[in-house]
Amino acid sequence: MRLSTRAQYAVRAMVDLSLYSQGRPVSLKEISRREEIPLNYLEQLFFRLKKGQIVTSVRGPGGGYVLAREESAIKVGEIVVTVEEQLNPVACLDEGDRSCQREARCLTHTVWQGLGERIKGFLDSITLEDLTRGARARHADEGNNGNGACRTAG
Amino acid sequence: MRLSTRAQYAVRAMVDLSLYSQGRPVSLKEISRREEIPLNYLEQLFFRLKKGQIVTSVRGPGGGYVLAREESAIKVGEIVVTVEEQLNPVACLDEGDRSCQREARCLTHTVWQGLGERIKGFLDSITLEDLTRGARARHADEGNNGNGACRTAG
DNA sequence: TACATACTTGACAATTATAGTAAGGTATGC
DNA sequence: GCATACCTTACTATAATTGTCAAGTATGTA
Ligand code: FES
Ligand code: FES
Repeated sequence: MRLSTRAQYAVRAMVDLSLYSQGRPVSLKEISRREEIPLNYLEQLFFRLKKGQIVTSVRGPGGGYVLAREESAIKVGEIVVTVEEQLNPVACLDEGDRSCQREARCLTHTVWQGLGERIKGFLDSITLEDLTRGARARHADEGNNGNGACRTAG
Repeated sequence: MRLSTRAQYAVRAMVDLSLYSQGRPVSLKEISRREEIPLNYLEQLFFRLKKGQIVTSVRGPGGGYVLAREESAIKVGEIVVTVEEQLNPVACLDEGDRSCQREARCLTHTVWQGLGERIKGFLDSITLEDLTRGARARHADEGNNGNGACRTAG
């Protein structure tokens, strides 16, 4: 029952972007440095995030990425789904998968269904704003020394 | 965010055992046939389930496995944890793992922590009894034709 | 006692998914 | 026209998962 590190990286990178972008584009190089995530790997992530319309890119020198919407409109669940493709705990909940046509007789199906809903519901109840709020407050308190971000490995 | 099929098999097998055992031991061969799970694989699962004290074994001819406790005292979460070892969505929540010592500064940590609690909480809120109750009722209605069990692939 | 049943246990192969690397291309501002 | 930084595909190494094999041990029954 593990979330891929890809998804963890994506959320961390998005929080970082959200925290350090004040309207201006943030380069992946920066995020890579701060979050200690390989640049090439970040590129892959943001390729997906862009396709998922969570971020917008600005090419050329001085370019980078910007949130496609405001912080409060971007849910953690969205980010995870975008980079993971699937959030369902079991295969038979996947759309387009015909391996599970006997749901009516399956006693365990409802368990996984309920679990999937809980997971999605929880992750969708949290926005980037929720995550950056605390750091911003701290940041303001400490007089702009710019060290409130998450740089850990988890 | 996938549950291993091992865990899915384990839950299905336990539901099957719970449903067909009326105090008497149920052989893995039977379960294997009904649930279409490879016998050798079941053996591995039940090795773990026995270590986890969720089932008890009876050796020799006519032997098999019996629930170690009553249905209502066996939670789905327990079964999953027993065969999976870990239910945490991210590594930094694991005990004994020292890779995550900067939690205080990590903005995403609380998300995964909350998620883990939800998952565990939900799976622990469901017992084997909850899952077999419906099938038993149907079984009784249909006059003991013994076909109420889950035989699906999911 | 002999035998069949069925649990016990460890080792191992095949497959798949993940994490990470590499490399070359494209757009754009200065 | 050059440096920056995004864009995209391909590939590899590693790990986990799934499933198989095989050789045991215990025990009830004939
Ligand atoms: S049929 Fe979907 S879980 Fe069994
Ligand atoms: S430190 Fe645990 S999730 Fe970041």
